[in-house]
Amino acid sequence: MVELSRNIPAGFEPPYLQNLNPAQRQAVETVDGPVLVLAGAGTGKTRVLTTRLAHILSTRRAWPSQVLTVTFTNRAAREMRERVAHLLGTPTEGWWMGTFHALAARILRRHAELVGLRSNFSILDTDDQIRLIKQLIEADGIDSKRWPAKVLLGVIERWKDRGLTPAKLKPADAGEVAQGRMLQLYVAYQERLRTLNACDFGDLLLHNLTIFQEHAEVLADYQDRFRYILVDEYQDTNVSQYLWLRLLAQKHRNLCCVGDDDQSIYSWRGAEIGNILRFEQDFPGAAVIRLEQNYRSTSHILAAAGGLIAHNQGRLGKTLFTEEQGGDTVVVRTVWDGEEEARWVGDEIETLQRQKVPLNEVAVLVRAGFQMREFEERFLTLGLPYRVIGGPRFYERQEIRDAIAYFRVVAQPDNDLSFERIVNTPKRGLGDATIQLLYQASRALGVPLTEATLRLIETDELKPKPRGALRSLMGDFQRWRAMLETGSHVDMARTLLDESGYTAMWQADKSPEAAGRLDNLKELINAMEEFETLLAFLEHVSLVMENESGKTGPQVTLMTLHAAKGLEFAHVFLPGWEEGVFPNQRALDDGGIAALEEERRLAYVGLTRAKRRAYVAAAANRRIHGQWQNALPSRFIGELPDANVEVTSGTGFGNERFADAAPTRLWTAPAQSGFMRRAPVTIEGSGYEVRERPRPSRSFGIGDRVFHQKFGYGEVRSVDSDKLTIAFDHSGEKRVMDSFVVPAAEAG
DNA sequence: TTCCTGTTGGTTTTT
DNA sequence: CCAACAGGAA
Repeated sequence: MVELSRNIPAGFEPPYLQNLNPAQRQAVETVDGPVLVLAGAGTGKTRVLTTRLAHILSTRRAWPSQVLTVTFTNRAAREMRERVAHLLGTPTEGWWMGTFHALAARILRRHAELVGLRSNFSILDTDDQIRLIKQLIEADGIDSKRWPAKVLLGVIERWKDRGLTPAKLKPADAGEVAQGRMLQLYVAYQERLRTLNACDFGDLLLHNLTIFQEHAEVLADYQDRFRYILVDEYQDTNVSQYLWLRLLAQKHRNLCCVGDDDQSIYSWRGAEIGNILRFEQDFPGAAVIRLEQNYRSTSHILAAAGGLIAHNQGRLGKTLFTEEQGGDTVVVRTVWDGEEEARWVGDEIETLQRQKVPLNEVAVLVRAGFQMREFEERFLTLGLPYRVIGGPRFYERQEIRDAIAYFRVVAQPDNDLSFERIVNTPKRGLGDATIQLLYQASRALGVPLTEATLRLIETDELKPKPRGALRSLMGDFQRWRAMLETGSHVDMARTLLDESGYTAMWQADKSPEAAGRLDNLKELINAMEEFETLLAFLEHVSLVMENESGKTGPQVTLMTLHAAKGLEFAHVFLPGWEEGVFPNQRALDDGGIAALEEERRLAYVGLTRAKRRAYVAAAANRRIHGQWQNALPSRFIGELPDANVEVTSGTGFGNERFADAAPTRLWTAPAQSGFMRRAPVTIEGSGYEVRERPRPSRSFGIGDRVFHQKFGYGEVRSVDSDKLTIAFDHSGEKRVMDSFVVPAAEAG
């Protein structure tokens, strides 16, 4: 432990510096000026960050209040706090250490009025955002079929990720999106947020930028304050986060960013890998330090991952090494179909279990959620305990959001979105017509919905039934508010859920999840106890509340590759390494070579999660969207160096190394490969060309007798370009692709 | 207003 | 195949 007050005499080596390797040590001790630490997977980056912070503080270069430490996830922030507290033996409360969003929110609360908000503004969740956009789409007469709210919200979010306020955009920037009215929509959205005294996640950063740009004195204050800035996972920053850091670091220029360009996998969420690639240009004179000694994986795993990632062009370049030689080669297994894949994984895990490997050291990492079902089913039949990471987060669950919405209306009566959410939940016989009326009144009077409702129930505008329901609801809210004055917010919350009929609603629900929902509500109430006030709790919920499953017995972890970043397991299974699945065809279609490289980074992340063994699998056949498709092994399999893999084969697959096939071989799909349906993509310079599968030249007409592998004989009922509706003799009517059937005469 | 049925489309989601 | 949603009937 290090004492903050200790003066370190020259030549004295503080204990926290011992046990660092030379690169780590350099990263810790290069405190002044811009520093980029390129930290490969498993090279001790968190250790470097925490030690560096400890070093800055214990050498008295800055007070804790003068250091800004930024992470992406709450998990990382918490881990950092814990480790620093442990290292220094000091509590870290009040330090500027947290996620980009939490820190930006903290700053924004202090200066909210500068962007037209009050300091108690609320932070919208995705669901609120969608509902808000839907209202605007409807008001604007935009075709909501062609332009779904989710898509348009995505456009706004990407703009915000890039630091673009409406003022910085021209109508043409959105092209044809939303019938050319995208920018208008953005303006309306921001206006609406302001009247709601609310902002979304993107705004937390964006409003910070606006404040810094328009109020030099505010910016100067923070620039003075933050003598040292430490940033984790820099490869995942978006443009607005980059701008935020750059502004804050401008005065002291002591910005240290830690990251790994090879693990940048969130570009689709606005992360800008260019931030890390351009660091040296952005911050001239920057020191670049590479952490390349890996303490996690065996040499085979590292070499396999290294060989794979070497196929990427746009990278800064690192070569990981380990002192731990030997270990097992990466197992590549080709299997017949998804079921066999799950069976194989299950069997291997049982073997590990017999070898006394604890199950929480085992993970199955998939590219996409739909791949999980097969494994769950298999684990269930085997009785293998497992957990799925990445379902809806705790505060995203319907019942939690409903409850929170109730609390919000109590605490912030002008929160229209929350009010709208619960006004008819549980059902109170208030439909669209009534809600519309409330909105009309609210707009006409220029007051929030609750206020408008209060006034409307005194008139005859409403039919008696809705009027009575609303009157009683408003009375309830007044009573709950009064409770908050006199009693604890926890008691109020309990009473509210009870009296509103919300608990009763789920008790009456006979669906299997209802019981879990009631448990979640109890958990929510428990969580409230740790907060002094309802408002403090609400802030916690919107920014940091996490999915605590509670029970942590030894279980296999099942999750997406994205969710696995930053984690490690002794044994890692990587199923579904097939062209189309991984790399994902859709990503390739709309992202080209850049997307392919990101998919490859994802594969790299997957492999480097493994400490002892990595198992890759590819299935020749897979049922996707109910259709059987056959697939080729992922090109990533071919990119693993021969020396570090061992290919085995299950039933129905030859033992050949698909990897060795020429590119054309990889790309010449058997007649029925379904992965090639989308528009052709040419990946420049790679020699790869994805061709549309040649259509069978025959066409079918209504009344034709046909044969289908799976459904047997049938008669064509209708034709819709390449899709046929066929009345099968034994399977009923189905829609199938024309390429999956042959004329009945040719069958057999 | 609610409930049911047919249609549609289905990658990843740190905050 | 199956979940989400829109649009029509009770």
